[in-house]
Amino acid sequence: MTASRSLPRQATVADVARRAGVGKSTASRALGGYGAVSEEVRDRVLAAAEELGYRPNELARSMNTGRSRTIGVVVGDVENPYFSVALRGISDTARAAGYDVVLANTSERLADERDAVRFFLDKRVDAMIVSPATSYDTEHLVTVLEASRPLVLLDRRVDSVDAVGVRVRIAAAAAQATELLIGLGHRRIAFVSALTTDGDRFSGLETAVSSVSDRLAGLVGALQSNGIAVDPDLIRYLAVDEAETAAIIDELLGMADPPTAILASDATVALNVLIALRSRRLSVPRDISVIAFDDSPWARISDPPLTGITHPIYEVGVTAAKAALRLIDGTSVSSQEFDAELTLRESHGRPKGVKGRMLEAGEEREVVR
Amino acid sequence: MTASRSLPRQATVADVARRAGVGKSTASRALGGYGAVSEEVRDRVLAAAEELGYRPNELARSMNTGRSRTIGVVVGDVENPYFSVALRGISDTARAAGYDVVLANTSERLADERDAVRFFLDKRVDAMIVSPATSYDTEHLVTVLEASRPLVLLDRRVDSVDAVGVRVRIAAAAAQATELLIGLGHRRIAFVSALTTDGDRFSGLETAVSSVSDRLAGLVGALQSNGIAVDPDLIRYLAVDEAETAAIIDELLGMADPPTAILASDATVALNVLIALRSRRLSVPRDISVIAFDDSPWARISDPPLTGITHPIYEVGVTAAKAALRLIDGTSVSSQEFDAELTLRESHGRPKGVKGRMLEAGEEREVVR
DNA sequence: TTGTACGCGTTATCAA
DNA sequence: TTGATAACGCGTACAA
Repeated sequence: MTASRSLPRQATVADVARRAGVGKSTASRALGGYGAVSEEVRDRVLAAAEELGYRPNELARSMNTGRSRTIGVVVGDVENPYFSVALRGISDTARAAGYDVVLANTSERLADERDAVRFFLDKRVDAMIVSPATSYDTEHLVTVLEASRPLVLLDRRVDSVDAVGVRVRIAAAAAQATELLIGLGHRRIAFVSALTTDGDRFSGLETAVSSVSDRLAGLVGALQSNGIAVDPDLIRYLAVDEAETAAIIDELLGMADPPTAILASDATVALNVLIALRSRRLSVPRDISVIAFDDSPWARISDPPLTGITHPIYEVGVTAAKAALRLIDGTSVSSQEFDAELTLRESHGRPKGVKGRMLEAGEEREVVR
Repeated sequence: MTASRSLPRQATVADVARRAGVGKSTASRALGGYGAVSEEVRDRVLAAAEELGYRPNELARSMNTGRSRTIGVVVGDVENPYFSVALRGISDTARAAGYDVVLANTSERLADERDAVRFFLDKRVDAMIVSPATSYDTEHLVTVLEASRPLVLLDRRVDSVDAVGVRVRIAAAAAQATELLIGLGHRRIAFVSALTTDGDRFSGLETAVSSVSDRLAGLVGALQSNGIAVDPDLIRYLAVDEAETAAIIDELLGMADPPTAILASDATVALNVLIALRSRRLSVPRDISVIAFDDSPWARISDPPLTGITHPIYEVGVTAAKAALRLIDGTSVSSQEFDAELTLRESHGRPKGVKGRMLEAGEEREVVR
């Protein structure tokens, strides 16, 4: 029994053919179920395959079909529920079509993204779905297109690359959320994001990530159309973790004219914002309002329940995967956008010092529409 | 410019060799950096490769090395934070070692798990990390071992399969949580799980998933050592979503002798339990206590902050990936277990009607230790 | 309907 | 150090 090291070598088509007493290609056809094979021979081949425990070598198969039945997915971080839900949508859809999903986490680092894309290309994935860390540096994405491999952009736009995108129309909802706050009397509204790509520079309102830019555009648009000045100091990035977020909150609260409301770019940021506020003994929404530009299952049982924007992320994932699959099949596909909608809960209220009783949820809804 | 359809065909080693004026194998060595190649020839080859934009075809490479530099991961659901965090750990570790991660979601369905395992085997992944949906039906896992491919069991034990496992010692923490409740005066403690594998039958305290069995073992052990009877009706499965969980909660609350505390098997179940209790206007922990056998970022800002068991899941993922990588290298590896620890927050208290003031967190901790 | 022979792009063998 | 040649396991013209 020293055979453990001498692997019993997987049976190949040749083995099956020999055993069934037919030619290699005949066996291949019978197994693949594609050519023309007589009933009797087919049975014989299948039986032989069964006996030998034959399993096709997908690697070899891929090599001369040129198709690996694999879709590469490149995202910032699966740990982020936003991505993990989208990934689930992608994975479900891909698998239903017989495709595997290869995953790469970039931590939103361009270098990692480039490596991942290159590696996936080398591995001959049939298509790639990527949520680019930046819309500025996109040579590696062009590479994908040049290799004539389908590319689907997930959740984020990239201007210079002509690829299909699946996104959420977040700007309108962001504006709606801002209008809600303005209607309640807020004038100093902060925006906190985990964005790291731009470093700490504030370049107009254009950031490297379109989904963040869109949120900002909604916010700024609503402010401007209400004649409220946009204060760059209220727009904060780099809220990557609890400590950084807490520091940002401290800075905001320490301002001469501090914000009365905070818009969190995503659910994770919102969570860290709530933690920071709580540890500073601030009550939401009495002392300060918080709205997330993202929704999360826990938003319903947080203290207070969190008002936020609900994205159909699973659907976005499904649609991205479908787009990739269609592109693989050579069908043309156009970009697609989903609507996001504001879900009212209890984390928003009138700014401190502004008179008026707390509005009921029903009334608030009227204010918004 | 009708050349868009005539793909410029990726340059191959042969192309590079020709351009550099050397033999194919020499070029291959220079590119792979393994054989013996003269300084001058190497430079020439590398330059040629650069000019042609040569990229290795990993598929072809894999085919005769037999190694695909890919690790297959099979879990129930990436959408579940527990898995997505573990996956992140796996992914980070794998990528650092130059490996890709292929993902399969089984929705805890055995059939899907079998398919995934088979498919991964066919694709010649170098190792597999799987969190099996059931410990009863494990032929497909044996297949992996028989194909002499490294297999690492994630978070769950499987008795009949001799594979390396990376797990959390959850039983002790579960017992600790139960003791905490008993110490507070609880006698009727319910257990709610999302487990579906066993259907709705209650087979002793052994379930198909070891991580659930372990939780139950901790619970039951603590009950018994305190002379408290174990009521099978208090042990519930199939809390797969909000509706099912709500139905279970209704059943529990409708009992003649309803539970005064609920142990939720994981964070998602806990969330649904909290939602159900809230919509029934029950206050936690005044009306009923809730403890999760799992922790979550939102547990700190939920209403009330949720007492639960904290697992080092990211570490579990990292360790599982390291184990897989070592097994690939032929190094022997033994199973590993991590400790889980009870994190006290505010969702537990004395049962209704039991006298005594609310204990401070510090005091509770003393009760537990 | 069946079988032969070749190609996919790479690494491995082995003689020169 | 080098290069021709043989695998790897499969699909697929093409001929029989």
